[in-house]
Amino acid sequence: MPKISEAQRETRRQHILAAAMRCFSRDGFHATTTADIVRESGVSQGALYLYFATKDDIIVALADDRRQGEALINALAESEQDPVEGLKLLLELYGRSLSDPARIEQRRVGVQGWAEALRSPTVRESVTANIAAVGREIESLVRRGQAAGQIRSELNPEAFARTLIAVFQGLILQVAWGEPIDLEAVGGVIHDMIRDSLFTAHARESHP
Amino acid sequence: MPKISEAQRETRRQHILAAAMRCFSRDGFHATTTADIVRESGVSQGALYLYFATKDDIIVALADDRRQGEALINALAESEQDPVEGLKLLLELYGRSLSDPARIEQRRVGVQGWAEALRSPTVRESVTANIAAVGREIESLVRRGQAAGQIRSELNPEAFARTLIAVFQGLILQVAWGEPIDLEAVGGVIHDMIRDSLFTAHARESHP
Amino acid sequence: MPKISEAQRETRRQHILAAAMRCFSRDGFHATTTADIVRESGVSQGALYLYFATKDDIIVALADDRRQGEALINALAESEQDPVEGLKLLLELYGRSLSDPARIEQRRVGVQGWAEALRSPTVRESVTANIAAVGREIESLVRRGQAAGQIRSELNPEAFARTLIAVFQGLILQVAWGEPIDLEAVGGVIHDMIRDSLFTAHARESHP
Amino acid sequence: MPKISEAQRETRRQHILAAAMRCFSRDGFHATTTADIVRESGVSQGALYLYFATKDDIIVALADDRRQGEALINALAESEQDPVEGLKLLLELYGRSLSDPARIEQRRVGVQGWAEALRSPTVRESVTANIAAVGREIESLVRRGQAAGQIRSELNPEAFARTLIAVFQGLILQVAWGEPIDLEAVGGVIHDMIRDSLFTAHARESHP
DNA sequence: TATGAATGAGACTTCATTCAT
DNA sequence: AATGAATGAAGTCTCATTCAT
Repeated sequence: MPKISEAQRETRRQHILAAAMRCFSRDGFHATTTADIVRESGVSQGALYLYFATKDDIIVALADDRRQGEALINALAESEQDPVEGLKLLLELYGRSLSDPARIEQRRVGVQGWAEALRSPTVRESVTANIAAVGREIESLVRRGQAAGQIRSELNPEAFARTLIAVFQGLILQVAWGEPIDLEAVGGVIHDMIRDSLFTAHARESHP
Repeated sequence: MPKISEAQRETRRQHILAAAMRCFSRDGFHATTTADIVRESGVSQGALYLYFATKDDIIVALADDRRQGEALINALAESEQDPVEGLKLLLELYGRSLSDPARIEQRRVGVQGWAEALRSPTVRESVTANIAAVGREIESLVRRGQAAGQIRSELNPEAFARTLIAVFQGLILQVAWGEPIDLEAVGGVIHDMIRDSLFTAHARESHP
Repeated sequence: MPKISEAQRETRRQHILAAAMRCFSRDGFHATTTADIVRESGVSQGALYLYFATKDDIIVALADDRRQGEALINALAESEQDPVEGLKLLLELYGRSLSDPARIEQRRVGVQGWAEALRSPTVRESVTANIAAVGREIESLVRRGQAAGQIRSELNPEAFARTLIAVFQGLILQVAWGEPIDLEAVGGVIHDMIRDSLFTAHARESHP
Repeated sequence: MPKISEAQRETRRQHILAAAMRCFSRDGFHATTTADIVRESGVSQGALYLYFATKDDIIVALADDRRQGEALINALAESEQDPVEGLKLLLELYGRSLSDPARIEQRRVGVQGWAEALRSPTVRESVTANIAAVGREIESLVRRGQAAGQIRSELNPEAFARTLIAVFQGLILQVAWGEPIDLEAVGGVIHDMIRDSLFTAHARESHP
């Protein structure tokens, strides 16, 4: 029988996760020790293991939380009636989050999760599931646009989605590194690229 | 004099680096132990430290070696007389390297280097110097194209370069994860996007 | 709360120190490994580092503990009303400790600390602070004796203190080596030397 | 058949010993690596082992060299016809060497040898043989003085010798530490002490 | 439930010594 | 004789996890 309420338990869990996020953002997953998290969160060494079975569990939990956060964005996009407007909104929201100072830690930890996903199947699943969801979202919007005749039919929705996601992944990386990016200008370039790609009908050249 | 020749020394160094690369690719930097590298390379524990002062040094050396590799590609692109052809070649070479099975390890280790660059100034410098070089290359080609009237003058060369790099970074990531990507189709999308972005003159909408 | 009590902690710390002392006495600081101390004390490898941050810390702690021990003797001497009696007591107590079989380890480790003090500023401070305290004690007694007219005024208190300390240092060394010393006889010589030095008024020859 | 002359060999050996001395003086025996000695002496790693079978051998060789140095002093003292003058000369020579800046290294290494002598029988033999020789020298002078009626017969020659040696050992230690000693004043105190001890006839009190 | 002291495997690195050249 | 690259055992310290209280 649990001696603390489910709500209390969840609050404390989130508290630990937030502390872990700060640590991971600062030092990376591997250079962060459980002692660091304990110090940062104020819980006891033992308590940590009442909420997470292992250190890796914390990593996975953070990846899962991120998924929930982005699911929100997707939901927003989906809610739009007009698929082209939906895509625009998606772009705008992601673009905004790129420059959001409140998400510095999230971006840094995200990049670390990418590396971690190469090794840990659990992390990989969590991370790629997230991205796959965004991808499906974009594909779906493109398909709806194509069905409505708004988007040119030659466009490969899946490839388009992957490309769009790739751009944002690259930008997240560069922003996380603190590179001096003119996000406004980059946003313009992307905007143009996408609009042309979506709407301009032109003879495709063969490409290698 | 029994002193080893410079060539022999370099050969052995590369041998160790190759072994380290295999280990890092498989397990990541932190989960790879010096014992792993010793086992994989066949040298002795002590010999490792005749060639690298520290485990981190090996990481940096790998990043530096990668830089040299990519410098080669850039040189190729620069050699083209026509800047637009140069850009195309650059795209093609990078695109090809994306699907090159011989570079699986390089991509995986590259992603890990991205995460590492968030923490280690040394690694960061090595990694971003590499990318900055590619960026300058692209910018230069764009500027030459603009000067020659081949590329529309409204395009922000720097933002364009960043965006292009971002796409490739994202794709490297996805490929490294083993995502099922239709690189052919993605290449087509990118090709179109870029061509339009470079050449299509159109009224820019304001964007947020 | 399962936190260990301060007393328990101190007990355990002393237990480790005692074990370390036995090891250091036997093998010296550098030839003693942390594994040796672990074996001798029975605590775990990790526990060692719950009580001491580093192996060097153990050395310093031992030096500090010794200081406290000798401070006791000094206090005793100081408590004497008659400074000459105080000096006698000091001599007697130190002399007795020289032949105390229970202090074999202390003497051996002490000598090793002397060597260590040449290199480590921390150890040097700890060791010389100890000796400086004894020196001040002796000087003070001499000065009080001179003020009271008991000790001849030509005697340089500081030089006398240094000399007296030097004798004991040399004897500690010889005893530590297990040299066959007739401490009784040596005590007699010192006793005579000191008494004469303190009381005999005679024309000082010039000396080189 | 040796390919270098015996003289060359000895020269090189001494060269290595001098380098080792500088290293040991600076860092102590254990913190000095053979690589340090190689660097300081300029010989090759392998060459070191052509002259000394092991690192400990170098330590012992240094201790032995010291013995020869001090044997010189003793010979000097022995040469004196008058034993009292001999003792005075001995004191003077030792006192002078105490403040000789050229012997800083010797003193520091000497102290380290004391500690080493606690562990290594070989080093102990070398070090104590040296001191025993000095002791015998002093005893012999005292005995000759007693036989000639110059020195009071109650004096225990052996205990006197040990005490005198102890004083110098302690002073060597203090000087090696860089303590601010007024050697002139200390010399005065010792001079007085010894003279009184040697010549003053007085009723011995019982001492504890 | 909660604590935090304890554990011990294992990581990185050093270094005295050897040996092929 | 001489070189210096190579060896590998061993050292110090860390840290994820457990467990008595």
